[in-house]
Amino acid sequence: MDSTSTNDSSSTSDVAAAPATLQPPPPLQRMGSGASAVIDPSPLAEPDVEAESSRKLPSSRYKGVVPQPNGRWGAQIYEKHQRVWLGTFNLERDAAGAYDVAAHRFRGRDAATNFPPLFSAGDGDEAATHELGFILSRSKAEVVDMLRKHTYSDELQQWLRRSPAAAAATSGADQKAAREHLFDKAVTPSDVGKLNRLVIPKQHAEKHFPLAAGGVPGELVSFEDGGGKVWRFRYSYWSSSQSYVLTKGWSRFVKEKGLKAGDAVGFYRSKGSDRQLYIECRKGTTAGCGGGGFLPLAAVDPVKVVRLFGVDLVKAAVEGSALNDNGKRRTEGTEAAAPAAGVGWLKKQCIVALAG
DNA sequence: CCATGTGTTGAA
DNA sequence: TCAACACATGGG
Repeated sequence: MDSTSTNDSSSTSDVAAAPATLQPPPPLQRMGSGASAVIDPSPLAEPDVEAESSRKLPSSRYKGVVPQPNGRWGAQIYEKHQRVWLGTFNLERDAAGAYDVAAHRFRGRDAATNFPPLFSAGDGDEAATHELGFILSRSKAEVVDMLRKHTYSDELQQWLRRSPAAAAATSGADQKAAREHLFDKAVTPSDVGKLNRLVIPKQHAEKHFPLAAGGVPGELVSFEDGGGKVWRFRYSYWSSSQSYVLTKGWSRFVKEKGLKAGDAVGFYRSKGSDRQLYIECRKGTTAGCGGGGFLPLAAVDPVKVVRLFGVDLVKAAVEGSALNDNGKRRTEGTEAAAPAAGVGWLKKQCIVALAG
């Protein structure tokens, strides 16, 4: 695949974007702009210093995207004075999309991105908010790994399939009525220590978590976190200390969430008939919880269309699943002419380069 | 050999 | 923070 020859086949994962209707892609500039530019000289005009294999690499118009010597594109994001490499991509916009994903994971929903408003896609596009939920449900390292391996869109789809509730949970502030807040507790050093237990203030325990009347030794209680993950804790009463505690399973939660003394855990319960319990943690001031911050929960609703920065992933997945076994992975935005734009742009660049 | 991704620097 | 640029280097 010498630089340009890569027509269709390749197609790495894409995080493409082609919000043809909504957000017009960043304006191209290159030679089109000024028009006044003397470009397009006759054949014998001065030779364009940048032949195809020239030195000067074309800089990307996308944030976080850098050209690679081989004509491909790299994506990177900076954090704490250090670069985090997000991988290389055939298509410039794939790299741009990768950056966007990382930006959301590293800097939150308000991060400046290349393509979409993603989150704010209120009504029509809940898929975008679902995607944000997915991103936040993974650690930075996991997100980076998925991007580098070009498995992001696959993982996203899988996640959306098994966690529709979680996905819906990220819908936004419109349905917080779906659950009621029970109480919060600032965890103590011992709550996050090696004791593997969380003491639940008696007052709240007796009000919201009455132990089974029968006096079952220790019942297992399920809680769902902001990422849609279900946690089962053993809930019991320790007569020795006359306290209610969550034991088995608790240390795992502490570890995964990176919970530290002083952080708070909040408990909620669905207002619906399911009375599902929820748990989420909140950091004092530092980064968010390992499993994503707190997310308002909403009613479960089926995921019909899954779009990733403008590309219909579900459809793409179905159409591309056939060739998902060999080396190549991911699919291209088959259907619409979404990819056309990007590819066309790429070709144009090559043509321009060769023309000189 | 070559694509990748790091070292590094200057600009913003 | 960010990207341009050089190039070490490790996988094939």
